[in-house]
Amino acid sequence: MISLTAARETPVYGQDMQSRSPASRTGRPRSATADAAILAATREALVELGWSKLTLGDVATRAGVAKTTLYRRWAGKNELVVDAVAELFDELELPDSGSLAADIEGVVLQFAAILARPEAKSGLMAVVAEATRDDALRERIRASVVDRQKRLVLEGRSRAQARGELPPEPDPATASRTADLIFDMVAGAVVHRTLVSGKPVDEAWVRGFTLVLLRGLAAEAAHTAAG
Amino acid sequence: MISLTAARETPVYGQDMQSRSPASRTGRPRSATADAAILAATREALVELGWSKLTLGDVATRAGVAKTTLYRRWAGKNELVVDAVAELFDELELPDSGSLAADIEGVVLQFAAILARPEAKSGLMAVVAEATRDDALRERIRASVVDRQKRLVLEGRSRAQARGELPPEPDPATASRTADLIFDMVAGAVVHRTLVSGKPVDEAWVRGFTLVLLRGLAAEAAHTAAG
DNA sequence: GCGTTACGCTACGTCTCGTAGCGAAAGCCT
DNA sequence: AGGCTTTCGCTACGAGACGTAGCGTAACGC
Repeated sequence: MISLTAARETPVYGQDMQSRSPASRTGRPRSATADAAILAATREALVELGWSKLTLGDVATRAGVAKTTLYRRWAGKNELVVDAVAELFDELELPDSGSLAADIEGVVLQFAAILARPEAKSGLMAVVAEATRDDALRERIRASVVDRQKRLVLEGRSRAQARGELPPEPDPATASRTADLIFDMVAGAVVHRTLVSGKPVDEAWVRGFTLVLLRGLAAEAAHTAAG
Repeated sequence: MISLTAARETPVYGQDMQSRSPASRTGRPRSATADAAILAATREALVELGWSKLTLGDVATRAGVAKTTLYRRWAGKNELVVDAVAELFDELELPDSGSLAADIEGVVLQFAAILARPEAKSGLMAVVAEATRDDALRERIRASVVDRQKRLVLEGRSRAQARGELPPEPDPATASRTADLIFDMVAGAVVHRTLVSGKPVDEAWVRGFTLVLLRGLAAEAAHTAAG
């Protein structure tokens, strides 16, 4: 009965925060208030202490719960911080501003505003660094943070195509590839500007960035159509 | 005599790895072999353990030095890893391939190759995350990693301008701004592709990226010149 | 009310941290 | 050669965080 086949008996969330409801609906339910308090306390601790000095015991105290409760719900610091930071991206929306350039600028400014907050900066990059050695963690980040951003790119492109600002994609394969490319360029540039260069993503920068990206995409599309 | 005015008496490197030679040239010199062994051991530990599980005691053992020796030279984990990872970027060079597109593709592939190594992935992003709350660390990263990349951007642009592939900049202010923009776009896209999307920076991706970036820059330049 | 599950609390062994103190080694200088 | 200065290896230490176990109690469904 040594933990060989079942190395993960602990009822930790994993990726299924809610999907465990059908399995167990008897007994005392978990406090939803505690969840919210813990995640809020985690963000608060991230702001005050940063990633490296954040301890789970401190988070538990701030949230007003026992340390053991925290360990019953999350496997460790990584998973907890991912969930805490992911909530920040709930507010992301694609503004329907009528032109592709304005759409891009709007999304970039929103993304930059979230990333400028200290709890997002220190938390997000730390878990991304940890995710280089933890596939499950990478998947968790992808599902709760990255995909939410990516949907905006896809929706913005389809709108632009409907308006005739971008040509329709010839085949699904290249459509997916260019979507990935755009996504990496947009998110990558904003992250690098904010975290590595350490300079603000102000309107002047966004205008310049959008200009280069948009003209590059339009020119490439024209080239692809012509060639 | 409490450490109030002199909170940092320890002869730690700070940013001046070598500049302390004029101050003290008497007594037993520091072993240069130990430096190399420690940095190599740090990279080795990064590969095997990753950032979070890397301990300075373990690094000291791997390097064959005492733990105290390590603390006499580096202030902590952050500074040590920055120096260890920075050495990886020594090999960065700008290939003179004759065309701007080829230059960009060459640099991007080199950068991606370094970033694909596990010790660079987990180490670099972790210290960048820590640097969001530590200005001295950010400056250390900038000096030993970022500036080395940025020089390639500047040199590549000036070569392209000499070849007539890019128009000369009207004034130094916009020249600096566009250089920053290009740098954030190039480095950001590669980092995001590698670490967040988790997909390889292969030649197909690089070609597509270079195409968009180059046409965007050329179009913007034409627009700026025309308008 | 009864079974089941979550909760708060305490206590514990383990690990890492960063520092202090010592004697010995390795250089420069006269 | 001898002395001076700094580094090195080693040991030991208190402090703090980790992650877990065990217990009694609280909250829900049937």
